[in-house]
Amino acid sequence: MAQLLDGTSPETRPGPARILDVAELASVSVATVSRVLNGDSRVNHELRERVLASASQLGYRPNRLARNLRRRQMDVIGIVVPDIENPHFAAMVRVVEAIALGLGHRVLVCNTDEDGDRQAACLQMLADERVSGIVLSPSGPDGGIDHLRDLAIPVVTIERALRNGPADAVVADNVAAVRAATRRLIDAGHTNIAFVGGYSRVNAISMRQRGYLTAIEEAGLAPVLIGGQFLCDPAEVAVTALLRAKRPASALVVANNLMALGAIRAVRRAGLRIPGDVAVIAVDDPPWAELLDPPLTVLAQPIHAMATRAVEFIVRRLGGDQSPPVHDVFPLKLIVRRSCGTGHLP
Amino acid sequence: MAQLLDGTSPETRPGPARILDVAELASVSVATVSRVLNGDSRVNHELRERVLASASQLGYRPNRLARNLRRRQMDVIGIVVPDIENPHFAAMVRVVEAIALGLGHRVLVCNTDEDGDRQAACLQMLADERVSGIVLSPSGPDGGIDHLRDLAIPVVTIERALRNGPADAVVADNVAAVRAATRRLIDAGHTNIAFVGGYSRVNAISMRQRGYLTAIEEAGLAPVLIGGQFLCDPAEVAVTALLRAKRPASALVVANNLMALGAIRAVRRAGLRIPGDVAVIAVDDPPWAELLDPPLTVLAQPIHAMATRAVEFIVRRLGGDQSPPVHDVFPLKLIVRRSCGTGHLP
DNA sequence: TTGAAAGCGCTAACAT
DNA sequence: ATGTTAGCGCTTTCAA
Repeated sequence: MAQLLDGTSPETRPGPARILDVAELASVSVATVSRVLNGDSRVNHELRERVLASASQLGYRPNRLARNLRRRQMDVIGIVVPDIENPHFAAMVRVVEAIALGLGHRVLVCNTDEDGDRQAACLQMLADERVSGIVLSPSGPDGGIDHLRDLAIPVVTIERALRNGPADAVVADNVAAVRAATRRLIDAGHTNIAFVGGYSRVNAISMRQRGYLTAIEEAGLAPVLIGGQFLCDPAEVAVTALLRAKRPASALVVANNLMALGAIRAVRRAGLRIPGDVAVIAVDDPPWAELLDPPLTVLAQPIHAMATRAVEFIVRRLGGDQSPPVHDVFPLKLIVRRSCGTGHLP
Repeated sequence: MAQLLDGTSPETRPGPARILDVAELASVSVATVSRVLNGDSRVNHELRERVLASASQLGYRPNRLARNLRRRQMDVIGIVVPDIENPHFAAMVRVVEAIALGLGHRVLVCNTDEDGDRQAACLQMLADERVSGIVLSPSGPDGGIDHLRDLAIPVVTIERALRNGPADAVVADNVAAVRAATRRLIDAGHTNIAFVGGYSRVNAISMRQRGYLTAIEEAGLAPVLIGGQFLCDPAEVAVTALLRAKRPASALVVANNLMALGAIRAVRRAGLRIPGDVAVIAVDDPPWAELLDPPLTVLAQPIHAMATRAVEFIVRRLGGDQSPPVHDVFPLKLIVRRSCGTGHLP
């Protein structure tokens, strides 16, 4: 009798049609409408047709806000990255968005600026929103992960495993790759090789630093670590200072593409040439790497494959998989161009 | 008496604390808790303290899903861009995210791939989610805008004004800027200048094309329009074909940074030199433009200022402003580097 | 197979 | 100034 108690007819009622309006027009209950709309199979064919017709006649669109409350979940995947202007993370967001869309999910993006507090705030916010899952590219400490597990929100980290919050992780083999790249410079005769990175101990950059240090130590050389805050301009400043030192480096291992830009600019402005005066190898293979002069030798990350795998993990957990967290490791690929000055080596 | 009727004590109840739990612990009504949490001033100081203490003791976090339903709105700003991997749009998203965060809003990102149908789907989806506002960088026809106005969701377009759905717009002065840039090449003696762009008639690219055509026609030259689909690889293919033509162009006006990458690669692979064989001017000033060899002459868009203004429009409309839509025009800035071969001109 | 009805947790209109 | 209560629109038992 709800229909009759509702004094307003569908035509006069303002605003978007509700499920009740569809039910009335089709002369069925709201439960039946809901079943049809959610693909519940056990509903009479004729009723289904009536419901569908009414819904389309009214231009009915389910109110997701109500749906979310009832189901205690938004169909949204959160993605937390240090900086979406970094082409590396932009590619990640792109892949996650494309796949999420296919799963009927939206994507909420958060930038952390490599700030642990902001990361924690983002995670808290995404928890408050009851997102379905989170893809996290960690920067800073592992704040807030426990809270997410309490809410049964699956988290997958990309680029770095979490310490105290076991979660699936998709990581690149940074240590081995950077070690090999550094080794290559050493084999080419360089004895003063600097590493351009942040000073972070919490993300992929630190793994790259470890790879660099390993190679340097193995060769009995002295390490030179300089900052860069993961960004272009700070890296330029740091490299400029380095090049003015008494014994400037003859080779640079740069920990990401943004800092590579800054480092190269610094070398140019110092009037030095690449690779003649300074050899350069950088991590990340942005589209412009091969167009620089000289083309940049890089360690390319299979970012699309990694992001895809990350979403697969989320989907698996959403499907109820309770098995222990997995760490998937992807290899980096060395692409030798001219900036490292060792193109003639194997 | 609701407290007493609720048979479970706060300690035993599983899951996150609700507003009712806080109310019980503080011995006040849920309305008072809600008032405190929403900054309603007319609440007794002592009660406020009690509520705050209880909330913090329980680790209470408001359930946004319920809040959203009740308020019929998510505190979310949707941003619809053709391709977030394009540094231009990445910067836009970044700015919008930062400002939105300050306003207590989250950001939902959608890629359209320059596809009108996908854009319409994104808009519909954002409407379904009842986002607070939408920043749209249009590609394809203006599908779905009416619908958004029915729901009183403010929309601001960036880079292009909408035809049939009056909305605030933040646009760049593409026609004038590209016309001036083309004119520069003409004045330098070029008579065979090609425009590398898509064939779209619906977005900023078409305005740039118009600017090019205007300058070419004014000079009595023959226009050469080639495709590129706004992307790197297609542009490379198109430019490669162009350079193999009987009378290859001696100058290129490229409509965005992605296509510039492809165009430059094509010129290189054809064994030609910039600017000697082919002069190049491109729209957009990505960070790598000045590091190319030769550094790229560009038309830089004040993207940060534009994105900021876009959010300001949203905020203004959210504040109830009903005044007629505004179109704000931002000038593009010509940055002369060496790729255009006319550095000696004023 | 279908319908009635009970909430999901919050806000806000109304009552005190 | 504070409390009571009626929904927001939907999904999902439970009963028929």
